[in-house]
Amino acid sequence: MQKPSIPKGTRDFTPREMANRNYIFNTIKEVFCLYGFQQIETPAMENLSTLMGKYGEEGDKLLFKILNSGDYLSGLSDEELQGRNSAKLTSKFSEKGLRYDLTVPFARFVVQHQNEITFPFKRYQIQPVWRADRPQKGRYREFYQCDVDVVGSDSLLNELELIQIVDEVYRRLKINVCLKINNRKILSGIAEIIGESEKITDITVAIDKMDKIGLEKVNEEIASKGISADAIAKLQPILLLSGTNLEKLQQLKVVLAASEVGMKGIAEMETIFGLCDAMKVKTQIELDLTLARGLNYYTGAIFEVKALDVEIGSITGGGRYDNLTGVFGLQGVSGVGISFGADRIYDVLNQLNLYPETSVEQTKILFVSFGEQELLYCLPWLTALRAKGINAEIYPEPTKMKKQMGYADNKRIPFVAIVGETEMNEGKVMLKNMVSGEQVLSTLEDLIEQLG
RNA sequence: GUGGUUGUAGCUCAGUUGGUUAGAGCGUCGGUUUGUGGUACCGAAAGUCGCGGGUUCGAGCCCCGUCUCCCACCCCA
Repeated sequence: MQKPSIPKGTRDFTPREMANRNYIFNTIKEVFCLYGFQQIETPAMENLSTLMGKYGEEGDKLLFKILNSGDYLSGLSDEELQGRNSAKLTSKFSEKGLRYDLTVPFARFVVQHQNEITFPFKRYQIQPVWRADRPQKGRYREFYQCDVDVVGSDSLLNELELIQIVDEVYRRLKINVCLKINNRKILSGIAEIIGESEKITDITVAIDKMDKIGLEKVNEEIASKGISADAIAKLQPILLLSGTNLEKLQQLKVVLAASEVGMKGIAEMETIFGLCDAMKVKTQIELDLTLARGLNYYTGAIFEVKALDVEIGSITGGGRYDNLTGVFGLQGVSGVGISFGADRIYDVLNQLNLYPETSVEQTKILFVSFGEQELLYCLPWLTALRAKGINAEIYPEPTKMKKQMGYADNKRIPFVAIVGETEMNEGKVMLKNMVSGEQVLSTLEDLIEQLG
């Protein structure tokens, strides 16, 4: 028989790995809750009409599409099949797809539930998303995103709080990070000043590659998109900005003086930097004009977080979108949000081995016994310990000690309660510390005190 | 979507110019030990050598195809 396997780009997680992953999810959740965000969930699959066209041309190709139930070819004529036009045929036999991110389904959710929602609406969502990408380092076809968004508020305090959340989450996870920040309005201003407003997407995609391919290649790429030499010349001082964040903004003010939208972006950034400063945000924050982010729905601040000690893509990203719900028919709702890439954070933590010694989920005590009588004797003890919130289990068969102790050892259970005739006669158990090897004849109260 | 790379036991890997019955370590299970795990010693189970075809008296090894893993590009978390 063929060995069973799982699809490309997906992973299984063992109990030990899940304990580590839950540590990440729990940490992120706790911080989200501290800031008043509430959890929602949406279905794994959405109608393709909801998903298509929201992620650009590339994004549409990366959507996993779900075949219609039943005879999905029944509605198709032979001519249509002969035409072999995949794009056209797909819409005929697939009307659902797996979600590509959490933001677009969230926008759909907001529009659909607009009359039940009190604005500003602060929600968080931790669920897997799927992309038909080719897997490689730090890239999976199924991965978890942890999204926090606020919709229905234009205030830049929301941007501040998201930055504080990033600050707090990575402080708790002990990952050193750099928060890169930019503003779509500044990018628009730049396009306006050099007279290529309609080419803004091409320009941002190109300058996003500054780090990777360097100034010269970026200029080549911009030129190849049909942008004039004159405009490229005007772009140069902007690509070469230097100094502190505020110094960069001062230089930009000179260049962008004639652009209303550009100046607005600069003002926003000044406010955000000022707030971060006042609130003593510790994470290193860097204004990075090469940060563009491919998603075209952003309209204001853009964020991206990179781990400093591990070579991996960005581990968190997000930004302000003024009209995400507009495509679903609800105008004038502004939102801002970020997404923590749980699977990349997991990879970072694995590489740096930053997990806490003990997991809250782990069993604290295992009861082992020598016979059927002893098994029954243990049951009330287990109930009592569990009532106190202590994770306790019993080895369900009175087999050899070696086997039972080995079980405790393998599960890294720190305490074992050994029960035989002697202990039963005294109404106690032999409590063994698996690390030190010490053992003490103990009462129930002793156990609760030791483990509680 | 483009290019490169990998595939032998549950895991990590050996395997001679093509030659009998494909090996090791770790892990698993059992025993040494019927009141004690993590150490030690002994033993066992476990492989269609990714899959399909070809060359050959003979293929884990050579050839073709295919799938897969990983990596880079594109794009992204």
